[in-house]
Amino acid sequence: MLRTHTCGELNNSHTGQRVSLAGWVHHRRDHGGIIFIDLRDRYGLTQVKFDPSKTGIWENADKLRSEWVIKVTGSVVARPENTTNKKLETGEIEIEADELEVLNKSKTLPFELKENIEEVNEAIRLKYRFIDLRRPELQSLLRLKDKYIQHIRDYFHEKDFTEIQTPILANSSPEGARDFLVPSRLHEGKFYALPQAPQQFKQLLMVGGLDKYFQIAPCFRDEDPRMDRHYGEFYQLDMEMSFVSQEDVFEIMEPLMIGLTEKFSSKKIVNLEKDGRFRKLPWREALTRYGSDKPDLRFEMEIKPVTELVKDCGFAVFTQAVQNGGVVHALKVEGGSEFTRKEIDNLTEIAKSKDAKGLAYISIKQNEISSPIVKFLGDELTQKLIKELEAKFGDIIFFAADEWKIACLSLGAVRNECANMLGLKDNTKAAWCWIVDFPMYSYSEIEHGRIDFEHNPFSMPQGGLQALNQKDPLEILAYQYDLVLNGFEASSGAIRNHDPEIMYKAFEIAGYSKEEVDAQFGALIRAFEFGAPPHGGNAPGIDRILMVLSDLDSIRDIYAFPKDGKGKDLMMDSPSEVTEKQLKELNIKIR
RNA sequence: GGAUCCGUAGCGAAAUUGGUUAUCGCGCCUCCCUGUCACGGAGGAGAUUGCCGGUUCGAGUCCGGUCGGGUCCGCCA
Repeated sequence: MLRTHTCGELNNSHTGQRVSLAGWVHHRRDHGGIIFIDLRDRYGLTQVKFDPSKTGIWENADKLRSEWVIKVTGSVVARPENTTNKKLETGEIEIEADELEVLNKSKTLPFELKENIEEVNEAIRLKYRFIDLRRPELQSLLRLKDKYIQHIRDYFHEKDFTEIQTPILANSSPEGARDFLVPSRLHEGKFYALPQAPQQFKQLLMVGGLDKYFQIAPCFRDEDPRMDRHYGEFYQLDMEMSFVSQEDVFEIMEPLMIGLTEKFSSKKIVNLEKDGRFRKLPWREALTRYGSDKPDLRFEMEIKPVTELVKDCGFAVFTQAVQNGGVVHALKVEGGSEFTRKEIDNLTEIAKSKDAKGLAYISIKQNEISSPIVKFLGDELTQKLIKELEAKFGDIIFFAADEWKIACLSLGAVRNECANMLGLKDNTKAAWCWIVDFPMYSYSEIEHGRIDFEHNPFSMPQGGLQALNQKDPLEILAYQYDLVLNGFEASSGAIRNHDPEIMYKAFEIAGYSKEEVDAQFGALIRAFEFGAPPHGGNAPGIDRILMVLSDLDSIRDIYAFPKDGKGKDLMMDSPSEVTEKQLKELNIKIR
């Protein structure tokens, strides 16, 4: 061993001991005679003293520079009175060094390891990630994540789940995100795909009788990144259970999420039902009342339909929307009359980004009502609306008039931004909820008039085969559920469709022939013909949940080696070109 | 694919309406200093202002293009 102790453990009780420490030169203070070195390792900082009168190694100590790696040996001595450092765990003592070994030198760092490092350009920190990782903040996040994953594993093992690794070289799947393709050398012209999720494998495990499965599963998707979405690869807590209902899945997941919240954040869990369970919000209700399928329930600010009130009013924007089968929804924002013209313009842009044509409002100021639409509505209706929304002086009411979904989503985006502006997103709170009863189908956004799966084609439709045969497809709900935390989608899951007959019918409604289903989901369908148990599960995005629980701005902070915003690894310089020989073996030509 | 913001020493920033030698802090190098802990003091090096072109007597500043980056929308369990 190069060291007898770490840089974080020595104190007054060790005085007189002869010790060896190894670490990085964190800071050097050269007083001409005496030289102090703050020696740093994962565990802390220890001050090392080189005194020219007491040692022959002073000359070498004089040459030390930041981030050199050294080993020092000497005795632990109590610091003289008034020179202790209360900010340091080891501040009562110092090492009086008599041996110094330089283990490695360091060039001058490309950026300083200082408190305000967040201000340093992220690209340069990513390129030198191995230096950034020396910061205690990043190290403690990685250790936090380790404990977090251990907690999850312990929880499922205790519940008698089995962790099973599923293949990384899998098949391209037609639904969902873009795949990462891996060319096959042994089979010319064929490709593996990295799994977007172990979805089909875990269902096949259920058919295989494994009963309770989980996995901290790597998932790969070639979609553009976001602050809360790491490019390319991320981890899901994938889990699946046999012979269960939706409620059984909830009962397994909720105590885990409560445990993670309590153990890995200081947030207070709010918005629980009286019996301590998570609130369940039907999808349609969530969209109507909060304008989102992942509503932030740390604050109320509810949206109300006012279609009936305004359908015959004098404002053509409202009446035409209603005549076209649409709705008019209203959002009261308490304190919103303070919004400036510029801020309202910005909110209008946000509404428009969700396909709204505009954003009407009634601002109730102290002595007047300020609104571009009151002259069309008339005083009487204006007062009715104000009463309906229970608006007071100081409030503002926003309106969306459009087809139902656009009205919901545009006001939902406005609701979200208003909460930001008014500081309503309280980071001391954790609001968990389930969104349930997702629709099985919706109209395709690409092909007009065509019916497509709204969410996941593997979900069991509520009402089973009978519903598929008899109901309007757009009315059919699925046993499908999302878990939401503070406005972030934390997980999604479903009770799966395990019956081949129902499966073919479900796909038929979405326009897939039996042959197409067999071609694309052959393994799964075949398996279901051999005694598949009813099963269901879900797959929380564990990185994102930890990010929200830890109040991190960026998901990159909890990856040791993250990709940048364009999907590049600046440190390894990937993706990169490969040799002609490699391409030839794989029968690939670059255009 | 679209919108928007940003590129000035190693890092972070400044530079009146376009004006002459591009400024400051940190870091780096040299020297001085025996109790500091963000040590202190003196001096020094370090920049084709991302790149290309244009307007102008004159461009870090204005215009066009391009490259790189951030965030958002689209997309995405």
